[in-house]
Amino acid sequence: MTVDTSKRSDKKDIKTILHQLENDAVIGISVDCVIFGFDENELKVLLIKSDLKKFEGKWSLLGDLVNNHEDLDEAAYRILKERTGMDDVYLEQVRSFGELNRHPAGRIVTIAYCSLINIQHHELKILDNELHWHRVVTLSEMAFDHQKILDVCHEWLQRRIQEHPLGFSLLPQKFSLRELQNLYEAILDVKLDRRNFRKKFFSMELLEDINEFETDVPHRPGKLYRFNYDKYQKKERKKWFGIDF
Amino acid sequence: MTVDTSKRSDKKDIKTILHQLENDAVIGISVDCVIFGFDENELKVLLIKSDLKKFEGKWSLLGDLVNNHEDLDEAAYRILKERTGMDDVYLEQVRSFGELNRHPAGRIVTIAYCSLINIQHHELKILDNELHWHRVVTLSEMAFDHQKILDVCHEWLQRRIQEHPLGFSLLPQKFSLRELQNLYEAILDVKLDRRNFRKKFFSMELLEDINEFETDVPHRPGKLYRFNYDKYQKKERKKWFGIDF
DNA sequence: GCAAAAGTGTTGGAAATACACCCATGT
DNA sequence: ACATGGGTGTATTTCCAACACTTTTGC
Repeated sequence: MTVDTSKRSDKKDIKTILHQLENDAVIGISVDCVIFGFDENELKVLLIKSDLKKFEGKWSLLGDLVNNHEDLDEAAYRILKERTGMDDVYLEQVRSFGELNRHPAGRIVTIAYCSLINIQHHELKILDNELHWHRVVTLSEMAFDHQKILDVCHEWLQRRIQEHPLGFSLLPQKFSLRELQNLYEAILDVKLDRRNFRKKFFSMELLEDINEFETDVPHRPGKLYRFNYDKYQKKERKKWFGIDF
Repeated sequence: MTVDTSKRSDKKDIKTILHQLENDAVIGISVDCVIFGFDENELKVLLIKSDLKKFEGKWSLLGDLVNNHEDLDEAAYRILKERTGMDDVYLEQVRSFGELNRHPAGRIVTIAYCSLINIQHHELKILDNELHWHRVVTLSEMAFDHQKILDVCHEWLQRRIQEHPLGFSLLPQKFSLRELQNLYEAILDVKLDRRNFRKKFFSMELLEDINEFETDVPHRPGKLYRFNYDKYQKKERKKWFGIDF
């Protein structure tokens, strides 16, 4: 059980590494998916009720062990596919969590992935599961360290939607500016000025006016837009943002 | 070897998980440290020559397997301690890399940590090791997927020093504004206006003028400053940065 | 015609940028 | 005295924030 950890792994021969893997370094790896959706002007997350006695009645993220023949990303996509039936969704690794006693079955390090999907398009696939879209803001007391993971992913999302066009994955392909603003306001928990918000997005010139309008609204219908991913891809990224802390 | 992956891990009982861990999910976890330093106005990274035949002559990051009784962060700190003798350095997890064939000894997922240290203060400890500070810009062809890991960490650093006061960890406690600017220019690969750079940092009011001056410089000595971490800690973080992508 | 949200411009202040000269020190 | 980098101020521009009224539709 004792291993000479003063040696660099790179200096060990492969046999030594294998031996260590079988003894001192038996750790499971799981992936936990934080699947965000947006509905009724609120940020939602897809959860399941935990069955483990220890966490009875608590909510849990969607996770599974990573098999040794699959990539980490693959594992995340597999889980998403199993839950929502979709495989063309936004998915990104956020970070890993490896506290010693985070899992009752033993030492399991988990890698958190964040996924953004449009709830409307995926509703059918998850109806007969024991899955629930849960409001993010009113959540607490989850199973494992999942509350912590969710918090980290939520902060990650808040940061991320300001610098990358992720938000659109949470909306239908065609959306109104009001919907887009509601999304930002909900995720960031801020109030924004409508005119400045519009100005901002129009000046980016990444929204395509498709000359369609909302229907079935009890007021003047808003214009619908589509996000132009191609144009966005072609923009060059700046590496200088300005020092500010 | 076949496992019913359609079941959620949360729905499996603990015995099933353990069984799976012993068979289908045997994956090693390692930590790789990207240890950055700053010297001669250049960003450096601490590397070792790989001994594995497969990677003969190539450079490798400092990594080791994570033992099952240690936290991920602990493992990273252990490696740092072993290499540099320091344990009060800046260290942060960046992300994990889990491609199937990234390691010749089998399936090993690695978690990359970024560390920033002041080369001068740590020089003695690493003299008699087979370690080398290597310029980041001229590096290529590393062992494993370490080039990729380094690239990701470098980008992470570029982003990070603009929004958090990490950079100071790369400098002596007392530094001149010129040194600070050189640091930013080297890491970001940009040219900055000296006056505006000063204005920026002075307006943050986080630099303490300690009324000392450079010595042994062949020109007018510059004032030395210290970064005031306490004051920084007390500042409240903003969550709204402005949409821009 | 009324309720409800869509759509639209201007202005003032703050911050970022661009830019050039004198100063202190070592040799 | 001279070479080297330290130190400083101002004018311009750009970006962000604040703010109110008219328009269109459904009921």
